[in-house]
Amino acid sequence: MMDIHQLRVFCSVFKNRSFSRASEELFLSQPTISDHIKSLEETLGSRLFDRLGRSIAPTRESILLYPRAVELIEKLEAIKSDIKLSRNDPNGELHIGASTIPGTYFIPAATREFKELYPDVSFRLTVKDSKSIINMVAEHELPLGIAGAKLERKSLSFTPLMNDELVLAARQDILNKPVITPEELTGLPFLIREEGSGTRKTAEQFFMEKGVQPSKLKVVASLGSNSAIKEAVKSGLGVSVLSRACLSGELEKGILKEVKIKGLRMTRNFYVVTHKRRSLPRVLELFIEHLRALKSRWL
Amino acid sequence: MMDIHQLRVFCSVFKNRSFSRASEELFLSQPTISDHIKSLEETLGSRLFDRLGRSIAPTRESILLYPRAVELIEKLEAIKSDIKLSRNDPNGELHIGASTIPGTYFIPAATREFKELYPDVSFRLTVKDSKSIINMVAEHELPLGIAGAKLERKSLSFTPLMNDELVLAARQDILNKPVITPEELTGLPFLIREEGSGTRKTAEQFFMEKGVQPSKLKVVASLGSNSAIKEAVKSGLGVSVLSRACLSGELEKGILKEVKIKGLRMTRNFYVVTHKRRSLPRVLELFIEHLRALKSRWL
DNA sequence: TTATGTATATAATCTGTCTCTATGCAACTT
DNA sequence: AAGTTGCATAGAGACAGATTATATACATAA
Repeated sequence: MMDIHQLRVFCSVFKNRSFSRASEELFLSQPTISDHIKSLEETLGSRLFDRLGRSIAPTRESILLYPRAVELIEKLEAIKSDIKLSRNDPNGELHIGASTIPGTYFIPAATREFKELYPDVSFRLTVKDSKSIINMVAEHELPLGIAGAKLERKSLSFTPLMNDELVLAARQDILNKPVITPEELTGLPFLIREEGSGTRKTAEQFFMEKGVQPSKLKVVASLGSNSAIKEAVKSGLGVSVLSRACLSGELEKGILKEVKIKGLRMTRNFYVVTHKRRSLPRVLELFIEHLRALKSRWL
Repeated sequence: MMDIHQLRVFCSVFKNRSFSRASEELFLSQPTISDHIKSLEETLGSRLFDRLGRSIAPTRESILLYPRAVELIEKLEAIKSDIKLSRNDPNGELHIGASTIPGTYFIPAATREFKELYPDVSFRLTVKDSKSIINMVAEHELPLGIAGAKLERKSLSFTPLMNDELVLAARQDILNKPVITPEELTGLPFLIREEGSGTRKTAEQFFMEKGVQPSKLKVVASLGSNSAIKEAVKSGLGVSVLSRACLSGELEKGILKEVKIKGLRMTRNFYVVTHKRRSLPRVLELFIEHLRALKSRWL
C-alpha cells in the first residue's frame, strides 16, 4: 500500500538528496527511511533513487513523482485546515423551525442580526404550531426548533430559552385602570383568538385557575391571528390577552396599556428543541447563543 | 495522523450511509470501520456522522470532507498509474555520449529511427573521444556512452555493441588489386589521421603486428578528420585505412574499392558503457535494444 | 410491554508494520 | 591502508490495525 507517510519520506529524501539527511529532518532513523523508500519502490514497480555509494540520484520516475507527491500532501493539509476552519467560519443554510409567537416576533429579528454577524449564513424559517415543530425535529426534518411546549420524548432535549408573558392589553379610553381583579374580567368586551390557538388555550387555563370560566367572558369577536386581535384592540373594539412580545411597540408608544390582573401572572416557556443524539453544527450553537443574548433585550 | 486508508473508509461510510455496509464493501469488520471513523473525527476535531441508533446522518463537516476525500484518493491512484505507465511510455530527453566513429556514423541515424518509434523522446548527443565519454559516464554526466575502448573501472560496465572494421580504401585507378601483402603497404601513398586519433592508433598497432613499421609508410598527408581523409582518397591523393561504416556509401557506389591485406583483419569493439550501480531508465534500455537491432543492418 | 432484529460501540486479543539499535558493506578521502 | 560517510540488512520492541465476542441503543412486531 502506498500511503501519505511514505510520500512524505520520499519528498524529504528527494529534496535533501540523501537518506540520512531526510532521517534527520523527519526525526526518524536512517534505516526507517531506507525501508519506506524500498516499499514505495516495490509498490510502484520502479526504482526511485539510484544508490551510487556516497550519493544518490533521483530517477526519471522520481522526478515525475515528486511534484505530484508534494501536491497530494499539501492537499491533505488543506483539507484538514478547511474542516477545522469551517467550525469557526459559519456558512450555509440554517433551517430553523419555530412556533407562531417566536416565529413571528422573535426569530425574524434574531436571524437578521445574526446574518449581520455572519454574512455567509442564510436562513429558512418554518413557522408552525409547537406540536408540528417538535415532530419535525424528532423526524430529523429540522435540526433546531423553538417551541412553546414540552412534549416529552426521550430522543429530544428541551432547554428553556425564554419566558413569554401574556398580558391584558387595552386602549386607555376603554379601560383606564392599572390593575383589575379577576372578577372584573367578565365585565370587559373581549377579543379572543380562534379555537385551537395556544395563546387562547394558555390564557383560558390561567383564567380558570382564578375561577373565571371562559364562557363567562363577554366575547365581542373571535379572530384568527395575533395581529388581527391587536389591530382590533387598537381600534377600540375591546380588550384582549396577548403575548407581551407582540405588544411591545404599542406599549412603548402608549397606544395600548397593560392592565394587570390581581394575583395573576400568565407566563409560559419557550424551549429550544433539539435531538439528543444529534450534534449541532457549530453555526447552530452560535445561533442559540445569539438567541440567549437577545433574550435579555426582550424581557 | 490522517491517512489515505481512513479517507477510503470514510468515503465508503458516506456513500453507503452505514458503517456495516461500508465494512462489507471494504471487506473489513464493522468495529474496524467504527475505529477509523472515530480516529478521523478525533484528528479533525469534528463529528463526521451523527449516530441516530438505527441510521447515521452525515454532518456539515462530513459533507465538506467527502468530495475532497474522493478527489485525494483519485489523485493518489492517478499518480500510481502515471508512474507505472511512464515506464512503457518513453519520453523526455535522452543524453547520449559517443566517441567519434559511432557518434558520427551510427548514432545519428539510430536516434532518428528511434524518434520515429517514440516521438516523445528527444536526444542530446555528445561526441567526444572514447576516454572522455567513459569519464563522463563515470562522473554521472552521462547515463549512457558508446565508446571504442574498455578503460576498466570497477564502477562501470562495458558490453560489446558491435565490431568496427578498419579497411584499406583506394580509388581503383590508384590501386587496382583486390588483395595486397602487408609488405606492399609501404609502397603506397598513404593518407593518415592526426596523431592521437583512435583510428590511426588502431591501424598502426595492427600494422606493427604484421611487421610493418608505421614510419616506413609513404605518408603523403596527415588530416584531422575521417571525412577529410575520405575526400582526399576520393580525389586520388592516396590510400588510407578507414572505418568501414565511414566508407559504406563509397564502397557501394564503387567510387572507392576495399583492398584486403593478406592475413590482416583490423577490427575493434565498440562498447555500451553504463554505470554498474545506476539503473537505466526504461527508454534507454529500449534505445540500446534498438542499437542492437540496427547492428545487423550495419555489419 | 416484551421480544426481536438491526446498527454501532466497547473490550480483549492477535498480527503485522513501523521504528529502533547494531552492524555490514561500498565508495570516497586522507 | 585507514578513516569517514552513507545506504542496506538483521533482529527486537512498540504501536496501530484488524478480528471475534459482547454490549448498548433504537425500531418494529407480537
